[in-house]
Amino acid sequence: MTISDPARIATPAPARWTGFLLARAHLRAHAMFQDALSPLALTPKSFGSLTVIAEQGPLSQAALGEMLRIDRTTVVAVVDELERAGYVERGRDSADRRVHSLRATGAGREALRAAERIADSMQAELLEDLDPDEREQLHSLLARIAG
Amino acid sequence: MTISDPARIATPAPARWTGFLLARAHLRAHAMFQDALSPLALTPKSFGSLTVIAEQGPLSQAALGEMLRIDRTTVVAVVDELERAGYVERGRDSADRRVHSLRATGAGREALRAAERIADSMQAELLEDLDPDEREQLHSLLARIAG
DNA sequence: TATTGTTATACTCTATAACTATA
DNA sequence: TATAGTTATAGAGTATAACAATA
Repeated sequence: MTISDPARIATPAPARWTGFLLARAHLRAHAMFQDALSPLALTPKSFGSLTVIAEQGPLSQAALGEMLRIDRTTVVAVVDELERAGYVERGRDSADRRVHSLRATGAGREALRAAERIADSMQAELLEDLDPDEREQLHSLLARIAG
Repeated sequence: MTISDPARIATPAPARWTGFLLARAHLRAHAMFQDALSPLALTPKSFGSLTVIAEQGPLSQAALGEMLRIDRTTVVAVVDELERAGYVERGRDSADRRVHSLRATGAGREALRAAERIADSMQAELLEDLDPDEREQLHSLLARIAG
């Protein structure tokens, strides 16, 4: 076997480290979701933001950022994007006029439903080798180390 | 409860989606490893590269890139970094003179041992809430969805 | 013609600093 | 003084295209 033999390429990466397994699984999931959601003008990040705004809105940009661990300057860009697509509106909070109170529009809720259907089928593909118990175990374990 | 009430901030992100859980867990693990390895002039990526080179070297840059799913132009930068630190050497493959055959130096193997000790304690912190069976389950499940 | 490695370049993502308007 | 949001800017990280050397 020479150095450049293709047989060596299949050898798995350092599987002892949780971090590498997480990086690989995340890389794959992210690429799948990004491709699948692009027709709706959504990225994984803006999809997550739209989900939170639709389910928990109205809420401030600061609250959104803390929930999704997104820096407030990045939140501005994400909300700009969602607003440009017509999925989210920036309102004013009557109690605190500094705050932009975010809420999903009708089109935003429609896009979200479509995105969820796509995401469900992506997730089915991602988890195709796992039975329902294993899927639940994976979610539970990930939630416990997510911090 | 007002829009900007801090109590809302603790609410978890869309936990139904594997991708979000993976993103969170990966974000945390990456930050922990990056901080912990920086005194050794290693990043998570160069640590992974050094691991592969030490365990499977000598090997070509192309093989390293395919194993770690790193683009070949990025491999150049990572190997530059490891070579500058004195951890890796670029040799020539006598059978194919296009190939750079990578191997770890003595200093590289020493740094790798030190990095592994640090990574082990980071991993213990990352997985502190999981018992040994659960840690093994998590690794097994992640490996099966990593693609 | 195809592949290995390299460089130059551009693009995405994210964070830092400085600002405004409000509190 | 502190916070919400904004802008400008800079820094990672990564990918694309074009090239030289070799197969």
